[in-house]
Amino acid sequence: MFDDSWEPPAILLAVDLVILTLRDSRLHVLLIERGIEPHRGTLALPGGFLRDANEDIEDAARRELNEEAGLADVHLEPLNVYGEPGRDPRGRVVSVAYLAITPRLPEPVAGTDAVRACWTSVEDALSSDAELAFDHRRIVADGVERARTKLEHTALATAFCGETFTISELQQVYEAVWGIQLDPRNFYRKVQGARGFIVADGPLRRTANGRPARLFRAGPDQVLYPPMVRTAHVAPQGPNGSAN
Amino acid sequence: MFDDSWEPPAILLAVDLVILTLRDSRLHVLLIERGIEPHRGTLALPGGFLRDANEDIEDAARRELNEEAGLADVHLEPLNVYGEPGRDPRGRVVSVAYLAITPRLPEPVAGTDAVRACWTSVEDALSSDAELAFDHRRIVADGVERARTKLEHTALATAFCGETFTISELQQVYEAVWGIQLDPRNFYRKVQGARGFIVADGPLRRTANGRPARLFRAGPDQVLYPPMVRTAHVAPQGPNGSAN
DNA sequence: CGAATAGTGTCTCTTAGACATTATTTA
DNA sequence: TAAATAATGTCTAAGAGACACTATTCG
Repeated sequence: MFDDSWEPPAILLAVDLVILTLRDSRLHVLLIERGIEPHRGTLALPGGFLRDANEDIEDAARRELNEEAGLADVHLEPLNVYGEPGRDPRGRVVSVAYLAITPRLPEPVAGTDAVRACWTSVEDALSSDAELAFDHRRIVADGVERARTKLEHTALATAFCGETFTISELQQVYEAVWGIQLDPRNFYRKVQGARGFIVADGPLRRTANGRPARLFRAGPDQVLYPPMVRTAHVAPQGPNGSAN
Repeated sequence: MFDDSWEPPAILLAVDLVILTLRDSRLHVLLIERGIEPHRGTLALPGGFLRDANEDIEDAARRELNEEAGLADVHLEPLNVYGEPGRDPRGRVVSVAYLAITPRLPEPVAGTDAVRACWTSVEDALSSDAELAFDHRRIVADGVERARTKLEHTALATAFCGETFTISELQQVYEAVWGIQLDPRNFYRKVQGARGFIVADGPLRRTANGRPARLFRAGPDQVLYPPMVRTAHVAPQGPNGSAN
């Protein structure tokens, strides 16, 4: 059964990054225009090969995050492995995808390596019109789905916000990622009831009009109890059905 | 920034399998005694390298499952990637771990490749006494944790059972994996309330005494609604506290 | 019949969701 | 003051957990 001369095949290992953020109350993913073959000129996820055989995989992900998107210190977690034979014409490439979550950034970041980096709404990126390199559409879809479910059971939502945030800002995160409307009053109760999720930090007046909102920061706990269950709450109806 | 002569490093790709089953109402994992270096003689997960550069990763997992454990047609799902430099002395080995769930098997399976294959209770495998090769203890722990949470939201529990099963058998799955006792009457209600989870199949009388139980088989849906939430139900107290 | 297990019904308390109300700011 | 947003309170219906009860088998 064994051939003594047999040796395991060599593989190329890549990392790909699904970097999500919120822009204009909608979920966006960072895409770059590829500067080299294959798929030169088409949109793709930031990523690349391991630099050397001793580089840690997550370190490589952070390095690419920095090189191609100029980002550091973001929430990063393993998403999945994509290794189907034939997914990359350069040979047998196995890619480890990571999910990265960042707060809203001031301007579209300019990568150093990639030709062009741009935030694309997840809706657009997943629409059948958009062309994405390799199997990156699938990876984006998996990343979004992961974010959706993690929002229910973990404090991931705070990773979309800055250091401090108001409760309605946090609500916007949930609404954008889940794609549904939530009742602000019930959201308030729920979010406060989840122990260790958020802690108060001092008031602020930000908006032009209206009562100023309290500021919070991420609490100590990552797993939420009770969880933020995503049931079929419908948008609260205004008295005038015509608006919006 | 780029060196034109640079080439991405080659790595070795392996698969490892966390195969879980139920024996004597306890969760067990399949371990093999390694027949070759490194870690010759110590316990490890079944697994191995990709056979060639064109083999699909999940196919490789199924092949190893068959070669080392004599199993086919089991529930299989990707668990995680383990690629820390130095985890394998043979070089840079990145391992894709899969989680496999099987019904109770008649006898301890004998592998063709491995020296010896044996079912080990998860409790024993994770105890600090047991020595596991590489980072396999961590992988086992991750697999068990995955099974625990998937039991809540998916129909995974039926994969531990045979083609048909009684509701109390299904309850034993939940009790073993979660490590808690459940109230049979509430379990009944819940499991029946989860749409598409199980469907009736015809009666049976199996046990020596007691009313015969209805038989069920796995239903059409994989995601459970409502989910089987795992809260802190305590074991039902008999009227006589001394028993058991 | 009694023992043992299967299955159903009922009660209570918690909580999710709907929605009214009060509070605090700017213009 | 009006407009706007923040925060709290109340009601109701659904669901979780506790547990009594009925049903069906074997000996």
